[in-house]
Amino acid sequence: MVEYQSPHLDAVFHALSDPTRRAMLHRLSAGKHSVSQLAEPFDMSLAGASKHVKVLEAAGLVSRHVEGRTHYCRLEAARLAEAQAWFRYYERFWSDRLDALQNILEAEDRQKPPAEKG
Amino acid sequence: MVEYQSPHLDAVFHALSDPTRRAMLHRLSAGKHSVSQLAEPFDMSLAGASKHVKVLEAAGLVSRHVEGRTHYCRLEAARLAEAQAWFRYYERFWSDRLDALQNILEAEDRQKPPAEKG
DNA sequence: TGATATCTAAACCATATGGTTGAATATCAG
DNA sequence: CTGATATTCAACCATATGGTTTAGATATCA
Repeated sequence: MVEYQSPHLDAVFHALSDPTRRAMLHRLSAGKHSVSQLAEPFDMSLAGASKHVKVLEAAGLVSRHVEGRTHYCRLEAARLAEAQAWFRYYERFWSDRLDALQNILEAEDRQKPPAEKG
Repeated sequence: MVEYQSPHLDAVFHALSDPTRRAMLHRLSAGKHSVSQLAEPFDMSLAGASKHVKVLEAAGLVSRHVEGRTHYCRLEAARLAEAQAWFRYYERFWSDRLDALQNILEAEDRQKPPAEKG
C-alpha cells in the first residue's frame, strides 16, 4: 500500500533502536561471541540479554550456531547493509563527504549495468 | 556505560522502525507538507497520524512551523545523517559498492585534517 | 457571530517491549 | 549418576506503542 514497506526494515530498525542491542552488534563486529559473553557487560539477567539476542536474530542481524551447550552468535552484515541502503535515497539532503560518494556512485552506475534498485 | 550510546540513535531508529513514519519521511523528502497532507495516504484517524508526526519530531527527524491553523513539517536531514553515520563503522562487513566508497573516503581522510570521529 | 478547517489533548484499549524470577533442557566433567 | 555450565522457556510485571474516539483550542471564512 504505502511503499517503502520492506518487512525487514521494521524489524531491523526496531532492533537497532535499543542501545544494549547496538552494543551487542558492536561486540559481534570483533568476531563470534557466545550469548553469555554478549550478556556479560550488562547489568541484566542472562535471560534478559538472551531476549535481546533473539530480537537481533529475528531481525536477521545475527545468526547463531550451537556448539555443544554454547550458542555462538555471528554478525549478519547483509541486513545491516540493507538498512543502510534505505538511507541512500536521503543522502542528497545533507552535504558532507557523503555527497561526494553519492556522486561517485552515480557516475559509476552510469557506466555499469543496473544493480537492482535505486 | 555501554558506549555507542547516542541518545539520539534510540529515538531515531525507533522512529524509523514504523512503515507509516518512513512513508511520511519519504513524502517530506519532496518538500514541506501539512499534518493532514501527511496523514492523507493512510487509513488512520488524523489524531493517529498526528502522533506519528510527533514521534518523528521528537526524534528530530522532522521540524514543524505553524502557519495559521496549518502545521507544516519539514524533513530534518541532519538526524538522518547522524543515523547513517552509525552504519559507517559496519560498512567493512559487506562488500558491494560501499566498499569502494569506504576506501575512497579513507584515502580522502588521509589527506585532509581529521574530521571529528571515526 | 457562527460555522468550518486544522490540529492537539485526553482518555481509553489491546498488544508489544524490556525487564524479572524460577524452572526446564542440554551438555560437559567427574 | 551427579553436579556444574550454558541457555532457553514460561509466567509475570510495569511501561510503551499504535491505534481509537471524543473533546477542546485556534484560525479562517462568511
